[in-house]
Amino acid sequence: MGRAPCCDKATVKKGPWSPEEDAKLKAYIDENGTGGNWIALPQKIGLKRCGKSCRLRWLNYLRPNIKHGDFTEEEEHIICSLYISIGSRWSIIAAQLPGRTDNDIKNYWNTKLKKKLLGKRAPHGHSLAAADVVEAEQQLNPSAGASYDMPVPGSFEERSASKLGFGSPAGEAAGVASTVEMSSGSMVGAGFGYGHVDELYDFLYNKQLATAGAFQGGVPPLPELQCPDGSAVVGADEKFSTWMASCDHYVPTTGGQQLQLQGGNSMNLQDFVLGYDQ
DNA sequence: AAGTGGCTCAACCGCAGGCGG
DNA sequence: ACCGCCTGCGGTTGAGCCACT
Repeated sequence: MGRAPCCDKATVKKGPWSPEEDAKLKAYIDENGTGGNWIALPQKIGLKRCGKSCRLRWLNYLRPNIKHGDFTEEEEHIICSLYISIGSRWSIIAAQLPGRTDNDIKNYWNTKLKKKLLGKRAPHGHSLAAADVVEAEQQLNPSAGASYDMPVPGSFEERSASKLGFGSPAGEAAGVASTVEMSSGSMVGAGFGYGHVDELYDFLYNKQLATAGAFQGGVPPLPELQCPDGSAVVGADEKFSTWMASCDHYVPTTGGQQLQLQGGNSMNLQDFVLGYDQ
């Protein structure tokens, strides 16, 4: 026998929320809180919605202090840094970006940042990316075509999970600990058996780091932000801020050390990784 | 102006883990 | 120890929008 459904699908409304539904939900929670029971909440308010749907609507849209719209460069930097370190732990990443929801970050990553990181958009003013993509493709998979503009199979996050030991419950706890010791530099390497495009990314990333001697050491290791049980360590916010500041030493946000690219062009590492033209 | 394809993002789905009985 | 309920999370979907032809 399968799992019992969380709600009666025949009577539950699905799809976009109406302003009236939003108002009902918001008014009730503002006054009474969630009561710790999302499943019972829709009946109390008289909404024909699944409890999970109410929770999602509240967390992603109605909750106070939610930020919508464009992400700042700083936010992009944080997302990229954390994704490289811990993979698709959107809730953890969202915890570092006040006002942003995991869903927002996930969407932003999937629709924009991933494309930037995977080199869909060549950095401005040099031909390195295209040439390297062909070279990487040939080196990693000689029988494959050289097209780089392809769907991402498997997942970068599976690769991260594999590297971090997240494949099993026991490995999960160990993985959280090992996460914090992993620098961007240590991300590159072989022998983990992850997907083709992920290897391609690593190859390109490694090549860029090698091109820029100043960045040879990568960014500093991310400090421990999580306990093995997944809760935040004491002072996690402060540790993270300190780490971000130390990253700026290696990855200047403005000016500072520049990557020397083929053809004499230069740009800083963050801009290269994020694909900024300027 | 109409058709088409790509992109965005809100919402859904299913799974895993926590917790209380 | 086991079971069932609930919550939280990450992956996926699809409607609507927009740019291009």
